[in-house]
Amino acid sequence: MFNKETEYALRGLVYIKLQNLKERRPGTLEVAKEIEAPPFFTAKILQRLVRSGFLRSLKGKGGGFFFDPGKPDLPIINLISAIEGDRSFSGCSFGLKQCDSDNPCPLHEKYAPIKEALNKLITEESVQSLAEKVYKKEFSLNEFLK
Amino acid sequence: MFNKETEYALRGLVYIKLQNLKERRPGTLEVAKEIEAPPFFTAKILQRLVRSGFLRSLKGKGGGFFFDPGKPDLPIINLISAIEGDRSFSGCSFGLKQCDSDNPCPLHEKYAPIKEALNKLITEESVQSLAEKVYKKEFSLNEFLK
DNA sequence: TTATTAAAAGACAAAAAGGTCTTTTGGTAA
DNA sequence: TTACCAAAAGACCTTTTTGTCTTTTAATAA
Ligand code: FES
Ligand code: FES
Repeated sequence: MFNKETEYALRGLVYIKLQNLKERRPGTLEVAKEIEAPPFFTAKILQRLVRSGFLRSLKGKGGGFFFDPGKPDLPIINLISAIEGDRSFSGCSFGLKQCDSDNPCPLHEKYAPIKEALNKLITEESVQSLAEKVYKKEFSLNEFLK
Repeated sequence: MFNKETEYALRGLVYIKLQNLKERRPGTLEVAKEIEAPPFFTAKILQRLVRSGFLRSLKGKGGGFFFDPGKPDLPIINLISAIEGDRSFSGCSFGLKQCDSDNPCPLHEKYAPIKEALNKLITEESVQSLAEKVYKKEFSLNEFLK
């Protein structure tokens, strides 16, 4: 569905937010371990997210990653776009230059509604909303991870 | 959505089927040109499809690619599985080891129905059904291709 | 039976994705 | 003010994906 970097970023940010809710600021090693991602790669990804302004960090003792409390929620469509580019769910499944109901590919009729649902999903859900769900124990963050 | 190889295979096979309907057997160069894919890469992909048994070919003058008239339709899920492996639309969007309603990730609730729709789509549609749609001029094969 | 045609086979290579590691920088706390 | 800690930066590497090209094999037609 998503590529590895997006997947790790998503899981990592949800984990960080979850810890922030508990007044904690996890570091790279902790995040990597909890989301079962490669530690160095996780570090690199988190660094990029800080540079992109999605996340904040503190160096030194007691340091780690955290969300700016003043910022609004981060819809995952923004995250996906930043990492994978705007290819998101705008393109034609068949490879036409653009997905256009006026010049539809043979998959369009059935694919367009699905694409719309996907776009709705990633627009509506945010890192924070996902973390909330995990916090309420309704959903799992890392059980049976790949 | 799909990777390049799958995309070219899909478009290529639909084009070939379309030409077969017109009693023609296109060759690699023609297919590549019509679906706007790299010629050598297209040739390699078609060769693989022949080896996989999805397609047939004839060498020499008047040669080219064609579908075995005796064979049943080819659902595109089979094509996708053969090229990309079974990763298809079985996995968890969040990266959990498996998508399981008993241990759902925070995206599951909204993503599962979408996944189901995708699986329905690729199971129901076949190379032949897609070619039919193009044949009836209802849908476009290569207008505005990437 | 030979020339021609077109696919098959497979080596090679560029680009992108995924991942590792070392060094530097900037904080914290004793 | 020193020792330590943890993120930042960036070089480097591996694997996968995407793509190119040459040589060989097989079919057809003259
Ligand atoms: S035109 Fe192909 S999916 Fe819309
Ligand atoms: S468990 Fe994640 S999509 Fe189903």
